[in-house]
Amino acid sequence: MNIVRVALDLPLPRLFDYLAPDSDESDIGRRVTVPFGTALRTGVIVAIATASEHPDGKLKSVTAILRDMPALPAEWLALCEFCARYYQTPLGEVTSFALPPMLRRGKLPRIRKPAADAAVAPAPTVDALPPLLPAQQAAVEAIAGVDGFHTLLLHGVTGSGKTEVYLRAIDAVLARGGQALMLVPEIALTPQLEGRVAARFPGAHIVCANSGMADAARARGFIEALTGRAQIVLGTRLAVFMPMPRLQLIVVDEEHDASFKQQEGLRYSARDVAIWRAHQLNIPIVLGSATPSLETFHHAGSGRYRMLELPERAVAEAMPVVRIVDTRREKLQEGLSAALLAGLQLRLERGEQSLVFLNRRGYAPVLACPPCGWISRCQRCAANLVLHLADGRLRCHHCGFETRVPRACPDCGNVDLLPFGRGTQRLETMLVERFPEARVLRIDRDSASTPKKWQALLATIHAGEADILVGTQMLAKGHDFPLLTLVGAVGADAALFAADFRAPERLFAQLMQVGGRSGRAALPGEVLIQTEYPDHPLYQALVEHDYVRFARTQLDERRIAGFPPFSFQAMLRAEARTMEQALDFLAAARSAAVALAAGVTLYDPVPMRLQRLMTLERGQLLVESPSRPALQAFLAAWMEALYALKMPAGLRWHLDVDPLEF
DNA sequence: AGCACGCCGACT
DNA sequence: GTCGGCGTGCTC
Repeated sequence: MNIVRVALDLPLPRLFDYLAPDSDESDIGRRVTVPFGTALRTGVIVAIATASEHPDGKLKSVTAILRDMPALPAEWLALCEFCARYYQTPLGEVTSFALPPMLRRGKLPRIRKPAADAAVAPAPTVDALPPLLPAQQAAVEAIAGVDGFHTLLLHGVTGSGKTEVYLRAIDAVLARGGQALMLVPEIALTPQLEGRVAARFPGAHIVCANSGMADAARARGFIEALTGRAQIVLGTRLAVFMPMPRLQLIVVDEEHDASFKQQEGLRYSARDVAIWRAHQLNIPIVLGSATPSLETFHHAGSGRYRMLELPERAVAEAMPVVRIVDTRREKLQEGLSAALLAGLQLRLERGEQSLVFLNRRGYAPVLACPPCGWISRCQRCAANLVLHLADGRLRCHHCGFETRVPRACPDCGNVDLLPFGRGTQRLETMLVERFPEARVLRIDRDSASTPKKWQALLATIHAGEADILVGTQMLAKGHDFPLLTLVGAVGADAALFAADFRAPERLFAQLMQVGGRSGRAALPGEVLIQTEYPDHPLYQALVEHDYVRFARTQLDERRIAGFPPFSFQAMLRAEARTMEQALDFLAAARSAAVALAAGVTLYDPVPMRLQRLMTLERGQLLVESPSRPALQAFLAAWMEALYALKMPAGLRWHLDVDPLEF
């Protein structure tokens, strides 16, 4: 009797067997509807068997094998199996996540009538393309010369021409009849990139994949990738799961970007999964960045990855001049130094644009009543409510709770409540007063809350209808502002001494990226960084545009501290009604781990940095090993023990492998 | 995760 | 006497 083994979307680390008399090997990789408990569910057939471990006679029969689209290929299943193993997640949860929601539910999109593919416009010939700089040429040749699996790090600053290198490499793949996959950090960047790729490959079939797409479009793209009709797939992290039978090249742009790591559900790193996939398929993968993650840089240094350098800006512009503004001795005006104010004034006079970068939205991080000590706190989280004066509200940036700004202190009735600290709204207000003739534009998640508003803001900037921009990191990525010649970074120091050991790495990348916005056309750019630590090596390295020196000192520190990439980590997190419950569970989990933890360090359970979120108390337990296989073996055994552990009601836990957040 | 079964409080 | 609270146990 034929039996199918089915991966179902359940938090249970096992497969479910069903009778399926009319099934055969060709059904592996097909979706299937099965009776489960009282309901019907859709899963994926991952194997065919003739016998089951499950007590015979207790097997139910499959309701229907969905043969309405090609089966998912073995490589795709192997990719999901790898993720299930590596991230300690049940296979059914992985396959379910990797499928577009519509296919997951057992449905199919309406298939568009086949486009007139026959009338394909030819791609531009090589001599019609922009000429390559020697370094770009060398990079293109290096990628073309790779035989089989190799990870290449394309290291080059903003404007050094990384995208052109990707496009040439993709061109070569298309010429061989292959498929190429390109991952980018953010949804906001895909339309822009899609435009450029489509213009470059007018006849090519390009498919996008990101979570913002309509259900049917995403499912359609998935099927087009699966059938091989799509030649190029462009997308955010989830695109790494697109089935592509003729995949020959993977590109991960801005590989250092934290958004490649999913922070909920299946906590995968799309960059790492992409590397595994390239290895599986024996094809090259190109990681691009101006500020590679230290993990990647380390591997490039050890020779495991090949480093390709793009040293100068391709468009023959000088790099922006970076200056450090020492604010220790100075009386700042609403947080801005005399040097920055003078710089803004100068750009105004010249009719150029400036950007003040502050990575904190709202008017002020907290509202307080000095006489009685009341401060605006979230009821549900261990966090302050941020003052948003523009719409008269107090908001929790963690859970979304909001309320009107009180007229008087809720505790003592005092009407003189004071905002403490500074956000983008407050800077905007100050700049409007200080430069009444200037058109000040604030760009943050509040002012650019929808794609439409964001596009409108971008259009205003490009039309030269703004003089001073005030913005968060939203502005740092991907966009060219030809009139922008000054970037001032305010409040950067906060990240310098943060508890998270990756904070300096992120700060460096962020400042490098936002600094790269200035001076991209004929106008030279200037970057002013306000700090109370002008001698900090991080800032010194920025002045010299010396990522490599910064990365080396960081790596030295990591080596001494035994942090990644010199160790491998996993974080067990728990949330419960009380912190005691959460920490008790983690302590029990730790006890269960002791006997299994050969070559693995178990730390003590501690409250998370944001202790309470949405009324749930949260704790975490870090485990670490110098050996990835040792850590993996431990995690597998540990999870088995944890599934057997009895859980108090209301307690939830998850494991985060290679965590980025601490 | 659902969803059923199961044994104890305040309503017609 | 019933509706319903959510504790625990199972799902091929």
